[in-house]
Amino acid sequence: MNADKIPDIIIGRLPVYLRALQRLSEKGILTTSSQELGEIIGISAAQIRKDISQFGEFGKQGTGYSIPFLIERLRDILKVDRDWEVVIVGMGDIGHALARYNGFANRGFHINMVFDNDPKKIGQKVGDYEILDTATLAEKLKQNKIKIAMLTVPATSAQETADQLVKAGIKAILNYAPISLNVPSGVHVQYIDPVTHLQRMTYYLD
Amino acid sequence: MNADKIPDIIIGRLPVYLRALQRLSEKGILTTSSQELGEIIGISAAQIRKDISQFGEFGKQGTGYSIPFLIERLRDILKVDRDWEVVIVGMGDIGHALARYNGFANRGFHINMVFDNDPKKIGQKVGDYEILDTATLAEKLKQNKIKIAMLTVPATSAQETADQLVKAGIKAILNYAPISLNVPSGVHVQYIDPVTHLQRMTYYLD
DNA sequence: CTGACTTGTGCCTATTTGTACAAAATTTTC
DNA sequence: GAAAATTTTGTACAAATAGGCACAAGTCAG
Repeated sequence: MNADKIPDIIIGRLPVYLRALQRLSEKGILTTSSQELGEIIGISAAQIRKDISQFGEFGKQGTGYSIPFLIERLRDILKVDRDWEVVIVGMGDIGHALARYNGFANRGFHINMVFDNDPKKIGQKVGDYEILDTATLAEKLKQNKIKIAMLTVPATSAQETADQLVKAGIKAILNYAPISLNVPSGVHVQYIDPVTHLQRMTYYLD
Repeated sequence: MNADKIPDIIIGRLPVYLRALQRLSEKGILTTSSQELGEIIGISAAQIRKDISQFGEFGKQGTGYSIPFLIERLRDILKVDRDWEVVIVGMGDIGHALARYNGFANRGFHINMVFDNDPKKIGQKVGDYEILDTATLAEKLKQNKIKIAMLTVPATSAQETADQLVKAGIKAILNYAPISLNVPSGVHVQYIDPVTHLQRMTYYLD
């Protein structure tokens, strides 16, 4: 157990562990070992043990880890033992796909509102959501104390929209626009750009 | 310059450099420095210089880097100085969004075919693409010598589909299914799971 | 010719990963 | 049912990897 600050690289692996454990759990499996988990997700057993042991002694020698217990602990550590309200800004194809994706609910997230600045889209329905005017972001976000946004606007307006989000109190942005965002410290950004991911693999192809 | 094997963590940053450089280039800017680039993307100037210098001496003291030249070198290094043919497997919402996304063309990728195994979808059109039967994957991929696939099927069939892709000669998979894939060495996988990315940020929220 | 910039890199520090083993729990053997 | 063999964790220690600092050397504007 370690009370120091946990490195971000370890935090980044925990959701992967959690995802694999939940899949095992759905199959009705109750126990696993660092070895087995490592083979599933392609990480060394020692690393998994070391990562988990940063937060406490959750395993049992000879037996391994109780899956329900470890899931509970990871959900607690990652703070996804609750539901986070999320907004989507930008109702293009990706925004639509995210609004209709049903994989958020049981993993700690709930889409609360969706926004766009196109007058032709505002007021239309996407699934259960009515598209709201981006101009009303600040007002609506502060009312609802929402901290997380998914940003699916075009690259050209991404920085500007990110600035609005920050001003409206957002502390975590999942950015789908293919551009690096400039945000104040204390605001977290994760990037999803399929091209960047693809380009990272072509280096290894011939 | 360094002839040794370049660490993957450096390769992973190059597409981010390239993306930022291309944005500067679009604004008509011809020259930049490690300092300026670092401020744009939030990485230390020293690290950018060191990363780039792994591949040669592309900068000039006092002046910095020529943006067009550095773009050309990075595109060459990452092998995106050509067009890669890509297939999409799984024509749900995300597959649709990717098929209609126009950000691939000018960054080195071209969607060649799209697949689904739902008889109701096979034969339908998505943009310019006719949805092909996943059962014909192996045949079609080998014919076209395609190496890259985007996997947008449900988690329950992702591993099975990945196995088919590998058997059909695919060497790089961009996996949108929320599950860790098991693939033979020599096959590269990148993961895009919005929930995993979100969970990585909630740890830091309160 | 001077001063302001900027690269590429040697060196040092910090971080991350791997190895290996004592200790504990479980399973097998007889 | 006791002893031996097996499994597995958590961690100390070592090795490897990554990142930051600082500066010589080159460039350029005035």
